[in-house]
Amino acid sequence: MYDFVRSFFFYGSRNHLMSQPDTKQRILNAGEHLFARDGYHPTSLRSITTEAKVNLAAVNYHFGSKESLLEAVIERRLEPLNKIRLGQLEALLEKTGQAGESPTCRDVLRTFIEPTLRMRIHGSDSEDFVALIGRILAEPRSVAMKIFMHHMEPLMNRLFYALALSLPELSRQTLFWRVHFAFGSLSHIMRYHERQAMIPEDVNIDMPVDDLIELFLDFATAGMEAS
Amino acid sequence: MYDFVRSFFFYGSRNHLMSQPDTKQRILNAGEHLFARDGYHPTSLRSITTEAKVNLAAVNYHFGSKESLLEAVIERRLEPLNKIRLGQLEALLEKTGQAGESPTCRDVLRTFIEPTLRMRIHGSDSEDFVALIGRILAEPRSVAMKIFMHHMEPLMNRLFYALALSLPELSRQTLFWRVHFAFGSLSHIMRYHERQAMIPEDVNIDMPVDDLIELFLDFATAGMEAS
DNA sequence: GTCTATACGATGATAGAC
DNA sequence: GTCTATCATCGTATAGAC
Repeated sequence: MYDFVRSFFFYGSRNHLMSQPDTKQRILNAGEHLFARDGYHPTSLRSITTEAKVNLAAVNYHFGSKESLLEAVIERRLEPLNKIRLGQLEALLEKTGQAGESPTCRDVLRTFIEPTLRMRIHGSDSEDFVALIGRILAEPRSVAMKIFMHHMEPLMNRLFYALALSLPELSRQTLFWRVHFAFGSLSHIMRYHERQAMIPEDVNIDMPVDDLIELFLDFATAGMEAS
Repeated sequence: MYDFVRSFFFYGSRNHLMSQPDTKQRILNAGEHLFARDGYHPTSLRSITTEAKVNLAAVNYHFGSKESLLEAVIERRLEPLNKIRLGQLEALLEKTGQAGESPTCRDVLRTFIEPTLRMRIHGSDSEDFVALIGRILAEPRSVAMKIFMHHMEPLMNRLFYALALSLPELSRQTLFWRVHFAFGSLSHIMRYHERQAMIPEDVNIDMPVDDLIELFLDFATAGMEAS
């Protein structure tokens, strides 16, 4: 009887088109969550498949390997995010270019930072992703880093170009290092969005994301523009 | 013959005092090197004991566990470093206090940053340690982080106090966040001291440490003092 | 094509005999 | 101190059910 009901709903005429439609997404979600929380290496495929409520072999079937799963987790959100960041940057360059002006450093940084930190809003789908990228940025020579940089290169080149426009008096060398410093800060706050050691009790770590963005832009812009 | 010579030098009258005098140090050095290069989790005890040319069980014998080895690796260099940093900070506070002045933000930051980055000099003993700490700072909720923060707390409190003195117009909240940003930058450059992706070829990554310190202080001070 | 159960070989950290 | 045994857990591979 139960088998009949099950068959009716899940093995009906549309079965060949829809079987277990969300298995891949469930694995991606669990992987994103656990990689972000515990790091790539300490996370086992078994913990991922348990959380996703799928069979252990499903990861290998759908993604090929643990490493390829990580790649898929990164790509799923990084591609759309970079589209947004690049779109805002090009729009800024277009607008200021038509007016015969250079963009301000703050506006250039904003096109990168604002879409990134907005993903971090508590309870959103992409909350974990931000922490994961923060971790990846802190692992030199890792596979994750290679995957990430591969997707970032076009945007980074364009960002560097725009920053050079906004800060024409800086040498290429100095500009590079300051971008490096600013990215260090950003990756740091991408990771630390919950209370932990080093954060005094009277400091509001759950600051509204809009306030945090301005606070960070104050710091980063001043650092970039230092004489 | 060789055995006799060996016995004479290594198994002589002082043997009961000096047996295998450098086993612990060799393990500490190998652990520091591999933890810094590959990260804590991907590094196996076998790879450490192989590099140190000691038996696999020696780690457990001398340190108790892999985790306790990490703790020993951290403590060996962090304690002397913090002594230096705290000493310089107290000297600065003493000097400015006697003159009835507040220390400058740049001078306060310098007491922290300069001894840290000087450890990073290529070829020095403590080169790996800096990269290791950079990695640890990027792992929220890790054991390593707990160990590290335990040793940092007194110095951090004092540093925060000195920074508040140097920037009296900032709210506690803003000051905290800016310190957070600056530490993010610092941990980032602690990790990245070799050429890798994201670094253009015409940028000199092997900048003399004195220049890097000033470059970083320019950025961090401007960011901290932003209006 | 999708999913499950199970097995494999490698490697992890540790404990106990010597 | 060393050597070896042990046992858990890892990522991956495969055979077969649906």
